[in-house]
Amino acid sequence: MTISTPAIPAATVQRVQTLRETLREHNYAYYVLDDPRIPDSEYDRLMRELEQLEAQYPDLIRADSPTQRVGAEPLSEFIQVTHDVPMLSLGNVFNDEELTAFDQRTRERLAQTAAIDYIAEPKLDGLAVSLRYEAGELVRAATRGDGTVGEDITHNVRTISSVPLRLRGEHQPRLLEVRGEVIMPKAGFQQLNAHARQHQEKTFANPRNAAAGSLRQLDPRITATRPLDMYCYALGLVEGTDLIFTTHEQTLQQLAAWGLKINPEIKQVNGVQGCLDYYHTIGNKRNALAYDIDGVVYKVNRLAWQTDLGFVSRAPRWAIAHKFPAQEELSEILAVEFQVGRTGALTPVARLKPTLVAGVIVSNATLHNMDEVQRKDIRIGDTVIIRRA
DNA sequence: CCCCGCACAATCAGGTAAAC
DNA sequence: GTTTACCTGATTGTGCGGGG
Repeated sequence: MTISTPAIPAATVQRVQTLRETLREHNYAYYVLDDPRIPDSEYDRLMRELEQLEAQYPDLIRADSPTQRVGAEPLSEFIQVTHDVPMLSLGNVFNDEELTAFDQRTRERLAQTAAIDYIAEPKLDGLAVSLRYEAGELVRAATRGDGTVGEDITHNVRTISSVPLRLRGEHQPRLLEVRGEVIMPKAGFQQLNAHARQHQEKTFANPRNAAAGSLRQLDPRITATRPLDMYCYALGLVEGTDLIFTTHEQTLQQLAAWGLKINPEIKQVNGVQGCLDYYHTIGNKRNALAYDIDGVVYKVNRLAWQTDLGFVSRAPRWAIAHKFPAQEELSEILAVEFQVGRTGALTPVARLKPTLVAGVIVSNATLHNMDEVQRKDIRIGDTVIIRRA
């Protein structure tokens, strides 16, 4: 048997390689650094040239080529993946006192009387996603799921321009698992909904749900049209590197050096006062940010201390989310109905005048948590305050 | 010995997409 | 059109352990 392979001119191989490197650099500058270096038209021209060469010589196509972000065919189903390191959630605090108590507990456990350093970052309102790089190449992306088992959404995450298909820089590990948040910027969300309205299609309720829906598409060609972005904020697993990490700050800098997008608002702060200053600074900036956030997160900077503190249930003891106050709107009780649960339990539910609160239309509220005295005061037609984070 | 805070499991709400 | 599954976040009850 003979295998005939079309001869590929050495100059073409070289040109393809150069094009890929150039496109990767411009893609990185544009989407990760938000600092475009060339006009869009020039980028498009280089991309078209690469596409033509790859069409002419399919043997040259590689999965990490800049042309290969959208796969050819939709998936038939989502595959479940087990996370090597569980993806946890975070504890919450809602005011200065609770934050002070968290800091107190933390320092007591560490036997530290002096103020400790935290890394403070905006808490992005999106979906937690885990990326897996093997030998520098993106091989898998998965949703958080229940923290242990999530869904394989590699085909969709590959379409997010700020997610590198190949790592950059030195000291690349054999295996890297990195966590971050996929979000839809506010401007992109508005455009998407404006477009949907023009075509009499249904609109999304808020950017977070739009991002979640976009990542749950079986067809990556649809996801590719959605304005998604991803910021990385933590290391899940790293193997096969000579680097030693001692602080979270250092970890983030290394992730940035590998070409992953890190949120520019992330700062190191000292003690409770530093956390509170940061909280107020970000709170004032909130509307000006390109994306929705629902608070800030503080993480103990020293990794050895993180290890000492360990975990409780599904949350680390070395990090806490500081939530922004709930937003409030007025609504009206239209009716109260009984809901029959699976076990036969009856739950009273208030039907409310649909009201937009914090990006969600609330039309039902459970009354199971009210005592008898409170229930006696409920009347159809009552005006009520809906409070939502 | 009781109270309180904390950890933890379970359930629910609201939203989305896929499968039937 | 209905059902199912999934994501995130809030809220509940329960059990445990430390401090008064």
